[in-house]
Amino acid sequence: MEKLEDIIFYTLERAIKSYRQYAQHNITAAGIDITIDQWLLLKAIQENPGTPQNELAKTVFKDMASITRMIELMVTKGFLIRNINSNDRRRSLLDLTETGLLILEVIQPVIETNRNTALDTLSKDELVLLDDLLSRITRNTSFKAERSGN
Amino acid sequence: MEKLEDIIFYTLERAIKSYRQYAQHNITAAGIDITIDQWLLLKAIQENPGTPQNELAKTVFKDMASITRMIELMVTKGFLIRNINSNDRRRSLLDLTETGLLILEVIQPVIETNRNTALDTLSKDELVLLDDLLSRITRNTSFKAERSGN
DNA sequence: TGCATTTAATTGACATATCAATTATTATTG
DNA sequence: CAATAATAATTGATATGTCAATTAAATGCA
Repeated sequence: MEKLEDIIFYTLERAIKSYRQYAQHNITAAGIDITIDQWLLLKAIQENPGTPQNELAKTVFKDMASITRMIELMVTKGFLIRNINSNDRRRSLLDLTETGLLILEVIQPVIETNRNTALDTLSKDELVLLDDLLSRITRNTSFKAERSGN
Repeated sequence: MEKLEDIIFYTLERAIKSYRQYAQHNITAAGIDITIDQWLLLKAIQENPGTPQNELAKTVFKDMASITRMIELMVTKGFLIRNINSNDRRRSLLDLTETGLLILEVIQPVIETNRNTALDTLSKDELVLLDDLLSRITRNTSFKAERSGN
């Protein structure tokens, strides 16, 4: 815990946790009853209609078990409707309800404000660089030809 | 989900998740029965003897409830011993067991290899920059004079 | 000293992460 | 076509994250 190389992952964890807390706080304060993770999944479903859950899992960097439970929750909350895909009865067909669509609308400005605040003072160039550095870490730590599921 | 500003937090999440999975995989593969979170907390206890749990929570970016449960677990696992601080009976006194110390020793090379792999091709300058960018995000999203606990 | 306040830690409830096992359905192939 | 393999999703178990409520002890103050 002395040299920079040793703490860069703490800095990473700290940044993401700080952002998440901040963002969630503002969402809740705006009277919107949704978690950031639920929002992300809901948005992914909206943007990729008909996508099976295993694809959604990859899109939002989660595993299938989490997706199943989150969808369940959002069906209960009235954000989603789940039907069975008649072409492949193993799959489900997910659609946003009116409520789900409305939530996405009202949350959008909050999300944008959160991002702008979080990234305030970071220039376009710096964002490009940050994206590149993080992507390299991802590449360096991605499992290749292993049967490890992900 | 189009512009860079919109996806930087996905890149962030992806990097941290990728690293965590990779690191945990290697630890488990080395036959070491500890999670990354437990390791971090164990190390924090070792490096800050006598520190109360609320301080530990800040150090490892977690909340007190998580710390309580993780300590409980590590006591059960035989990594830690918990005693009551006689100066202030609300606090506990945490000490690593022989097993706890041994774990930290055997895990150290694995941790270092993980970091080196993850940060491969990132120069010293880039690490400094990454640290700076992430710290700025943290600053931008840190709650100031609010009574929000953290 | 006595009571209210603060503080440290725990506990409960629920959301999410991860892994393993299971179920239902579809695809393969002998 | 029947047995087997592969795939999509669910479920169970356990770890962690977050918030709220509670407990126990210490502190402040009248």
